[in-house]
Amino acid sequence: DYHLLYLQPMDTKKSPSRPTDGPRERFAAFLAQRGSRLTPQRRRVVDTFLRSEGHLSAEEIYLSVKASDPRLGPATVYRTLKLLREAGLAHGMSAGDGLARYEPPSAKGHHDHLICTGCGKIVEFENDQIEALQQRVAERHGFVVTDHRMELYGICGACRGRAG
Amino acid sequence: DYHLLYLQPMDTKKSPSRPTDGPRERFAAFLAQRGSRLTPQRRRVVDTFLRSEGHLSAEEIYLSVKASDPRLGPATVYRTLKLLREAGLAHGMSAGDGLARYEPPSAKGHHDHLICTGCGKIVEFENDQIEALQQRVAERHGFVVTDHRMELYGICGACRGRAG
DNA sequence: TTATCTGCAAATCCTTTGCACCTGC
DNA sequence: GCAGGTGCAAAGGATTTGCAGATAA
Repeated sequence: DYHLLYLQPMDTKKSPSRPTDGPRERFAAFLAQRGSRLTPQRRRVVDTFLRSEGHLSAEEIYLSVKASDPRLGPATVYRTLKLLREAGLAHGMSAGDGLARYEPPSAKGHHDHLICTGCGKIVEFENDQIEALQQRVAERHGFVVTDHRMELYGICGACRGRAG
Repeated sequence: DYHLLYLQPMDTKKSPSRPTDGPRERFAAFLAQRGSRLTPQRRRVVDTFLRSEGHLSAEEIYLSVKASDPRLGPATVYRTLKLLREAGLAHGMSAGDGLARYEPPSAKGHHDHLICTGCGKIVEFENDQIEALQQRVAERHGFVVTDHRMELYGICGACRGRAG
């Protein structure tokens, strides 16, 4: 999801968003480049989002942000989330409820999810073998994969102990 | 997703939904068993759904059904889709738009999706190695997987030729 | 300065629900 | 017959949009 980033020339002068920059800098650069502004509201949404554990729905982000600034409305949150998606900084996921949920780019890199349908617990995992196989499958069908999503639904050990 | 089916005893007498039955019979049995009715409207929704190529959204199913019976409203379609899900006959998937989409149980068995973000084309694939790895990952985290969803987003060969 | 953003409220979209009238079993 | 279903219309919940006033660059 950050391919574009790594494709850009690595000159040291005037490189507004080198791979070593953090997500906040990347977002600032993204906004600047398209002539958009970094407002206090956007800063607040982005900070809340980046500080989160991930898996937050738009509404949860809104509620969290609203706590520190009651005047900030849902429209601004949704608009900022859209920008974050366009900037490649917010990654969509689904937890089985109907809500769109977002994850910040994690230091751990890409990962997928195990979701317990009993208690809602979400466990992150990564598996290079699966990723490699996905690439191979896509190639076989002539696709270049830019993104993917994988969610495994099941019952966690605790829930099985409790009920089954 | 048909686990329950295969777990039921295989006695020949009074087996209302043997694995050899088709989805229509399975749905009829499901309804009977819970004291629900098989109405003409439900039959129409189920037939439309089963005849589809899959990947239809609730609204698309509604529009399709409405064409043959203009009095049939969205409420009935949504209610029937819910029943189909409960019966294990409709499988949810996402194509990246915000819409819930459903697939009928395919003769080909379980599969996942490659989705072209250029033209919207959806290619189905199955890969036993990936499935096996998913099971292993889940076990490692103490989960028993009941379902999963995997979607690979990318650009298909045709779209690359056309634009990039 | 001025194009862009914000907050508000209204609008939209998809989905669910309440209810009076039907109908499969 | 009657529990359960249908259609309609209204309600719901999440997200988007129009617009007048505010503001980052």
